[in-house]
Amino acid sequence: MPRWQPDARVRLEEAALALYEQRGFDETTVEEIAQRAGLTKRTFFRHFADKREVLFGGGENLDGVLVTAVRSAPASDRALDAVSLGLDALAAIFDAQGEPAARRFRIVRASPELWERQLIKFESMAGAVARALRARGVGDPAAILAAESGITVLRVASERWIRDTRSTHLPHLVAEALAELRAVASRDAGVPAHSWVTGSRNGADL
Amino acid sequence: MPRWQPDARVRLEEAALALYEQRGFDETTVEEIAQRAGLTKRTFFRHFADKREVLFGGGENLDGVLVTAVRSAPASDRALDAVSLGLDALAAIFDAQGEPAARRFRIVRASPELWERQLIKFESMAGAVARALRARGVGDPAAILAAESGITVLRVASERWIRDTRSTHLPHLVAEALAELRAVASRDAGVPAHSWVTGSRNGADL
DNA sequence: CCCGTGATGACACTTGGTGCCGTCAATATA
DNA sequence: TATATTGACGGCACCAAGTGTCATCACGGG
Repeated sequence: MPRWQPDARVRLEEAALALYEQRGFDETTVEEIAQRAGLTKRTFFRHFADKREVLFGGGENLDGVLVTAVRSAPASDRALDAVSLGLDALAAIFDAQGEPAARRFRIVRASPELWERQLIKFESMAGAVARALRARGVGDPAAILAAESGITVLRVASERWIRDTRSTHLPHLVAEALAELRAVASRDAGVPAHSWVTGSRNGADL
Repeated sequence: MPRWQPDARVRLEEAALALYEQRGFDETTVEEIAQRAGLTKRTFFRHFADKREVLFGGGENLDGVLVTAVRSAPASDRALDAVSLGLDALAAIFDAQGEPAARRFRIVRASPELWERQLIKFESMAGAVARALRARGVGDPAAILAAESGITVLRVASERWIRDTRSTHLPHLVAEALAELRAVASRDAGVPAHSWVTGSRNGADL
């Protein structure tokens, strides 16, 4: 007969998710989470570095998904095109998870502390993408800007997605946001195609 | 004869800055900061909401600077042009402060916890800019994307700036980064001006 | 049958942060 | 001049997030 029930980690995750959703992150004690999972505070901190991390255990290798997608992009793709492939891959994963992913995202958005953690995660993703771009020969300011912009696109799209996961789909929202970004950043968007030559280019991309 | 020395807040800020720089944020105790300032822990928390906030008291109204600059942009300016004016205003302020501003920024970058706080601040700036853009009639995905991209530009430029505040100037770095962003985001950059019509425009900006 | 190993509990301890009350100079008011 | 009020601080108790350390005990291998 086992001394303890198995899946302690999963039980802790479920307990935390439920409590954070019910009473909010701040109003929930680690003691309560552990108790609900039939464990102790000390055991909680053996499985998760801190109170927030219990919500971020799932997306361990999101950076990896992005990086492989960027790496496998055709060489003819320019920086933002390669990033776009990474975003598609990630968006497909979240979209497949459906409501659970959106639910977690909503909880995170509801608490400033959790949102801080999420911003750090985005930051790490952008860093990974930037490194992947540099490996493709993209210059340094361009690589960071393309990576950060891509993550911004993902964030904006996600924000819309969690408002309605049924009738909208994340990959589509991502594509839309990316098009919007291109329109915003190009000087001649909205007018009949000026065919400007920017002149001040310093050719650091691709 | 005054019961306490004046400028308690300033003394706390200076003590914190020095200690964070010397021994790092995590290895510094609020108790130590207070002691160095000739005060108590309790008094520290009367002046600052938490241990991090002591470094962010200076930049109270940066959002305001951005917003007024965006608001005063000529009506003919498109979204990112208006944002660019805001970035110029902010960059000028930081550049005028010189080394002290860069020093604070370096301390913040050295500690994950402080960096989290900084990301939240960036987030709030982007939100303020987005609202200002909407007030100019910019549509919603475009407003957020232009605002976030602008803040990204500021971040990238700042990152370079703090590596050498003497020979480089922040406004110039900001302008450079913004040009780079436009190049990265436009499809036809790098090639002789294709004069593409994007077709999938949904005209939500300006 | 014994022996490590690994997951857990138990407990003390540090630190960030808050509530509450007392203290006392400065200022206002009678 | 006498008294009330205010405001900034100290002191203390307290809670919650983490951490270090040791004991416990089922399990698997020899």
